[in-house]
Amino acid sequence: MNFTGETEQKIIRAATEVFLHRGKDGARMQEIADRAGINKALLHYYFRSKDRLYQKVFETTVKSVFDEFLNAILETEDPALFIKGFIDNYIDALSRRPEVIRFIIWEIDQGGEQIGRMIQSIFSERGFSEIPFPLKIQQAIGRGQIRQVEPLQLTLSLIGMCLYPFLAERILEKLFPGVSFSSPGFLEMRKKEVFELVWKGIRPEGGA
Amino acid sequence: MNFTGETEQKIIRAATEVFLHRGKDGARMQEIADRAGINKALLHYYFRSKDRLYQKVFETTVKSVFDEFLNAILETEDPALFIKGFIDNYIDALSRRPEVIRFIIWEIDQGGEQIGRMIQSIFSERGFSEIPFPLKIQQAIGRGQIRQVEPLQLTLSLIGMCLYPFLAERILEKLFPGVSFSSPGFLEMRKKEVFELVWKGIRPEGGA
DNA sequence: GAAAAGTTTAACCAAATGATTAAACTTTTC
DNA sequence: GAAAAGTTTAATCATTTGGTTAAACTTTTC
Repeated sequence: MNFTGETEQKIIRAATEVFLHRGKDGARMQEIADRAGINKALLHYYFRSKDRLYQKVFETTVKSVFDEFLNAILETEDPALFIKGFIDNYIDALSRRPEVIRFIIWEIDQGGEQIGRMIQSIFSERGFSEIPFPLKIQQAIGRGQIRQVEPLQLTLSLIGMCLYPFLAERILEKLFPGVSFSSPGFLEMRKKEVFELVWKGIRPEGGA
Repeated sequence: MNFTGETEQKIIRAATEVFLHRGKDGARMQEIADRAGINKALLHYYFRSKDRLYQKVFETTVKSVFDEFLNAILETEDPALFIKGFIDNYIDALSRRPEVIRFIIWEIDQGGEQIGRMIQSIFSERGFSEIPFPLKIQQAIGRGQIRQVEPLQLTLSLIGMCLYPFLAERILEKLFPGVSFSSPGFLEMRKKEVFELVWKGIRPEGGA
């Protein structure tokens, strides 16, 4: 027998590559088998069907990135620090695994059921009964540390700003040739500009 | 003969629905034919192959939304008005045709070549030699109307903030049950919050 | 009004593809 | 060490699917 499920790991690794490259419908079981260096029938032996294999790959990948992101979240009552940490983590997590965006997008196509459940289970595993970020914003407003914004709206804005360059990279590099949207230099500047925009945009009315 | 290419229109309409619903790989020529009420061979008679039919549908859909958006762009030297107009138009265009996001996303998966070319051709048809938005921002900075931001970064931020709720709607409505992310009320609030965040975030250092 | 051109259909094809089967090979069990 | 359990493979299957063909039907042309 294979200790540590060596074959299973080989399959998942190969399947991840192929699914990310071709999409669920575009992926071919034969290609996955070839890349894993095994017989096609073994895929079914381990995962029964293409659907189940895809589910497995999807869950594994997305969950690992989410965990990574949530583990890096800062616990602080200083909203500037908290928001800066959020931006930095989000962009870092995506730059480490930009491919997951495609999984998430495909899932949205399917209706988002599964990923919604997954996110909620990740949060509840960590003992949160509510999405933490808007709550943090609400508390900062209560303390008068930032002006009265809609917490949910601010959350959407932050995610959108962090996500978009990764999402549209392939188009952007055609529209703005010469800009390297995934280079560390660009991403550092992005972090800085997003934070400055947001922080100046939400600091209390009178304050600096 | 069919005046105004009646059959062709029926095909494009049916194909748009099916491609949007199932994706390019997931779509079946038979389903398109059924929905158009014609024989499958006619699809090939008019469009030769699935690939070409998809290209046609994609171009038609995306181009119409882009045109719509660009036609509504305001010509003004007041950056507040200009930015507000951008946000309003972007969100309105997407709320009218939220499905196009899926086409664009799929295209990104394919490498973004085609859509990059399409966007550039749309701009050059209108006599722009450069993407207009960052240029406008640069000019406003030159006039001292807004603080020194990176024009490209601000552009990305705006698009990301406007796009994200549409992109992730299906997930968000699971994470925040009770919020209706495509309702007019929500979208109006979104426009307002995005503008306020950005405007407060970029007004000149001393000014109000 | 008949030949030509254009449009539509039913039937068919070849290739691809996810899945299954039965047998061979390997490891574990007792 | 042989039976049992677990793993892997080659061969095969059934179905799906994009695409083709040849004939029928309709409109245009002259």
